[in-house]
Formats: sequence, structure tokens, C-alpha cells
Amino acid sequence: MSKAKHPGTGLAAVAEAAGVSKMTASRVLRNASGFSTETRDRVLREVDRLGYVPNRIAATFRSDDTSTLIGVSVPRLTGGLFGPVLDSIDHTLSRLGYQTMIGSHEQSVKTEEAWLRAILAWRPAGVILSSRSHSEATKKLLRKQKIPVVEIWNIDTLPLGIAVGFSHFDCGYEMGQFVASKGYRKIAVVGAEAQAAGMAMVRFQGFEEALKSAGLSLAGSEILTDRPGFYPGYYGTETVLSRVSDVDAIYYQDDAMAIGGLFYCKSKGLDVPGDIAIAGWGGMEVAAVLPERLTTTNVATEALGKVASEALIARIRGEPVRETTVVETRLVPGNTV
Amino acid sequence: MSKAKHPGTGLAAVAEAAGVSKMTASRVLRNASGFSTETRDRVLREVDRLGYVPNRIAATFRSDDTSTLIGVSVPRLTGGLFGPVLDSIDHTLSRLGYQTMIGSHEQSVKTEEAWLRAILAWRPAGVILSSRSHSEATKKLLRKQKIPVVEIWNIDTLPLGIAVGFSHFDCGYEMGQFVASKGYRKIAVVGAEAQAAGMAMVRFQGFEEALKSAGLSLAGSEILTDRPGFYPGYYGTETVLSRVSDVDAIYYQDDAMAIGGLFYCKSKGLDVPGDIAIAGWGGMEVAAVLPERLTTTNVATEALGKVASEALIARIRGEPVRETTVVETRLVPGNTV
DNA sequence: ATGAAAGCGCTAACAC
DNA sequence: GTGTTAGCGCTTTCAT
Repeated sequence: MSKAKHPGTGLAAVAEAAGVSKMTASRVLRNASGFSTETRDRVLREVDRLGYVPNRIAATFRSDDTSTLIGVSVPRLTGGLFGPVLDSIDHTLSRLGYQTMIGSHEQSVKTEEAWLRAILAWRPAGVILSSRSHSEATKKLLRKQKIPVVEIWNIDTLPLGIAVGFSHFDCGYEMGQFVASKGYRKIAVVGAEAQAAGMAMVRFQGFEEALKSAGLSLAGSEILTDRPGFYPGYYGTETVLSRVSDVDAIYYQDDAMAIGGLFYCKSKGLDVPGDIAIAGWGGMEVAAVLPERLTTTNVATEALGKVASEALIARIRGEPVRETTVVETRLVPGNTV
Repeated sequence: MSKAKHPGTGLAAVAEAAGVSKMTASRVLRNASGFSTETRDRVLREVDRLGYVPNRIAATFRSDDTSTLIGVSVPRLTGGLFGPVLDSIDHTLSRLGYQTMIGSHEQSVKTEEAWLRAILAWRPAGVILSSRSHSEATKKLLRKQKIPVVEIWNIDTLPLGIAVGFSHFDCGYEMGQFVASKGYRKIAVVGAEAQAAGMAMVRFQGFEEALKSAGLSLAGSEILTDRPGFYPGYYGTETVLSRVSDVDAIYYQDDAMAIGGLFYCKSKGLDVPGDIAIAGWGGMEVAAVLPERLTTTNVATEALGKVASEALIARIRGEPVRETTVVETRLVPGNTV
């Protein structure tokens, strides 16, 4: 490779063309102080004329507290509530001048660890994580690198740094109380977990706890080895109804599954909520396609992403940040319970 | 800042601990040749013991053809077909050892340009773009940086580099032929564009062209200033039916809008497809919630992301790559047309 | 307000 | 199989 990889391409070329030193050009570009208005104009004109693209690799290398890279890890990008959250994170971070490096860990702490290693090699300014738990190696890496961490999605577990989320247990508990209060007595849950247990299991625990408080117990539980979605909801409902007789209410892992269950019930001629009640979770956009209003719990996904991003940047900038922020979830009674 | 930013943290520390030179340690870590088995073991033991995290910033800086950063720009992360595509891209790239830096441009060439500037400063190994058009500055930047580019989503426009996608015009044309062949005569289109025109308008053009070939013309067209989704579909249908009498078929921008339209028609007591036919586009997962099988065009989103990623990496590695790859779209007749 | 020199952590090139 | 040297493009530090 030649000595100068991109001849006439760097800051030196701009500086020379503008008749100043690299240092002065650098100051202008970083909007630091220490240059006259005419110097600035001259430099910026050359930047434009030469099509200079700053090299953040070199800049970050020189002083690694200027990184504007943020690693964001989510279970997956599509199919759940993480899409809107990620969208919100990306918008907020990009507005604040940061770049997002995503990774999807598919509920595997090992995948998350591998991703984190790759990301840390880029010396990010901070990371946003969203798995329920982390490997020991992951925690050690984060501690060692002293990197700001925001954990999103749940606040039930002990946070590594800042936590922005809500209690999945409480979501389940609240729905359990609600369903029990409506007089249902033979109540089941239907979910789907492709890999390790996610937060849905915590919601189910909260749900069951509420039933117990109401003197009831869970009449059935069907957790498929699959990703949550319409079809697992459909078939999970079929299974649980064939195994347990007279089930009069089902709480689903999320709205997509609840919709699948709703269609199964209707296809069997069951009246909802007359014969059987259906409750979902998440307030997913897909529920809007129903003529029924699905009873569910709305999650403020956009606020979650925004608050998490802003908290991380504040921490990076050394501003005071609340350790834990709870974002809103709200049980929305529809006409399916 | 102190001289050594992270004392005992770099390659030098590992090398010293292992009793070799930095160079040898570097060779071991990059799995290059030129070290004995026992040297390797000794180095790796120290890497592990010291919790060494390689610094890709420095490595990429030294020789910027080793970058493993890929910039990926999409209109948005959620709400359309780009979620699955992005998911597929991220999986494929991460499997190949690359990191994804996303950006969403919201159909604005200016936003895309700003994102590109920020991303190019990181000297990515390549970029994947997905807007319909680009600003002149964007094209100039890409040319100047000589960076491998893959454009996804459409192949109707002249590509900057490699193109992986399909013809939206043909999608529309095919559906136009299909609807006309079923005997419908008063046919409208309903869409939604929040910002600049996206590819949906091209599908509508193809659709209209097919109608003309069948001796028909478009009876109505309603393009809302909104993002496509259930509600715009619902209200767009209401509007077009109130403006134009006896419409007997509607082609929608996507499945989400078609579902909204379907619910509007059913709420008004219209028989589908007896009184009015409904055709969507995209083969979106949300259509699975319907008892009807929506007539639509399936898009191979996963293949699209995979092929695009692999083509980009092949180009980066200097392997031969086809300039244009067409991924499958397939008209799937349901029972709504 | 401006510039000169040093050096961030790593790896290409070359020597041994 | 291993080590030495030089330098990537910036920014920090210190001088003027």
C-alpha cells in the first residue's frame, strides 16, 4: 500500500489549501475556540471544495472519550415490541449526534456476550442492553471497561447501571386482578418461548400471584417452543382447551398470540367474552386490525426508547441521571374480557 | 489526560506478560501465521487473564481496509416490510463478522445524506441503501469515497452499485392484470405517503398501466398524507367510496392498509369480493390475523436481506458479484379478489 | 489566534 | 518463528 492511502484527502490537505496549520483546521471543524471568522470561512470553503470527510476513527483513536458510537442490543428487531423501541432509540440518539450499532441476541446470553465483545472493540461511548440476564463474562467486561450501561425493558432484576423499563410482574398481577374481578374462574395462560425464558414468564408469575390472592389457581398453562405470534396463539389455545375443560379466560404472552387465540375461539363458535375471555399484552399495533377492542396492557415503547437514550447520553456527559426510570404501562379494558 | 489512558490494558501489556513482542501477540490475535503453538497458548492465556479487549479503532486506523463496519439505511425500522429485511441483514452481516450501523431516513434524501456523512466518518467497509433516490451530494460522496454500495428494495431506477430487489412496477402491473382478468371494472387505488413518494407510487403506475392495457382506466385514487397502516386504509377507503360511486375493486399500498379497507367494507355490510374486491401488497405477517386470505404479493424479505448482505461482502472482498439480483415476488391469490 | 511536536494502539514491511 | 521500526490522521499540550 502506498504511503498516503488517500492522497489529498485528509485534514492536512484542507489545512494546506486554506493556508493554515492542521491544528487550526481541526479547531474550526470541531467548532472549538481559537480562530478568526475569516480563518473559519477559508477552512470551511476548502472543506466543501475538497469534499473532506472527517475521519472519526483517527479522532476517536487519539482521544477515546470522543466516541459517538452506542451499542444497542435487543432480542430481535421485528415481531414484537422492540421494533418501535429501537426506532425510538435510533431517532433519539441520531438527534443527539450519536450512531447506533445494533445487535440481536435472540434471548441467548452467549450471543449477547459475543456481540458485546465485538462492540467493545469499537470503544463505544455506551451501551443499551435489553436481555433479562447476562453472562458473568458480560458483566465482567462491562465493569472492566467502565462503560455506561442502560438496561431497558424490565426493572424486576438488579440493574448493572441505569434501568429504564417497567415491572412485568406488576403487568401480570394487574391483569390477573382484573380478570378475576370480572368473575372468571378457570383461567389459563398461553405463551411461546423459542429460547431462554423472557419477561413473559415474569408476567405470568405476576398473573398467577394475583389469581392466588383472589383465591384462584391457574387452570392451565401452555408454553410453546416457538416465537410468539399469531399461529402459536391459535394452536396454543387449541391445545390448552383440549387439555383443560371449561376454561373461561386466557391470558396471552402478547397481543399477537391473543389475536390468534381469539380467532381460534371464534372459529369454534365460542363467544368472546361470553364463553371465554381473551387478554393480551403490549398494546401492539396489529391489534388495531380487530373489530373487537382487545383487552390488553399498553406499553409506552416510544417513551421507553427516548428516555433510555437520553439517560445514557446524560450519563456519558457526566450529568446527573436517575438510576431507575419507570415508563408507563396501562391496562386498557376492551371488550374481550 | 494521563499518558497511558488505560494502563496495562493494551496489546503491549499482553505481549509483555506473555514474554513476546507486540507483533507476535498481534499475529496470534489475528490468527495470522508466524508463531509457534506454545507461543499462541501463552499469548491467549494472558489475553484471557488480563481480559484484553482488542481495539478495532486502532486496528482500522492503521490500515483502513480492515473495517468491519457496514452502514445500513432504511426508511424506517418498523411498520412496513423493512423490519424483516433489516433483521435478515443484521443476522447475515454479524454471521460474516461485520457490525451494522443503522440509520432511518424517513424517505428524505436530506436525512439520508446527513446520515451518510456521519457514517462515512467511520470509514465503513460498505453501505446498504434503500431509498428510492439520493441527493447529488450523496452520490458524489459515495463516488469520492469509492465505497462499495448495495441498493436494495427496487431495481426500477439506475443503481449506484449493486442492486438487489425487484420491480415495483411489475408488482403493480401483475396485480392490475389479475384484477382486470377477474372482471372488475371500476377500480381504485388507496395509499399513504407521509413524505416524498416511495416505491408504492411506482406499483400504482404499473397497476394503472395494466388497467389501460385491459382497456380500463383508474376510477379513483386516494393518497393520504400519512404513514401506511390500518387506519389510513380504513379512512382512505371511506373517502374513495364516497367520492366515486360503484367502485368494485381497490388496490392498496400494502397489506396493512388493505386490512383497514377490508374492515371498512365489512362494517358497511359490503361483501368481499362480491361487492368489492380488495388487493394488498407485501405479504405482511399482520395479514395472518384475518379469517380471509388476502390477495396480495409476497415479497421474499429474508432472502432480500441475505442476498444484499452477501453481495456487499463479496464486493468488499473483491470477489465477483452480479450487478443486479432480482428477488422473488409472487402474486398470491386469496379470497378477497 | 495560531502552530509545532508528540503520540494514541495497532499492524505492514522488513530484518533477522 | 520472532522482533524492530515507522507511521496511519487526528488531537492534546505547550509554545508563541
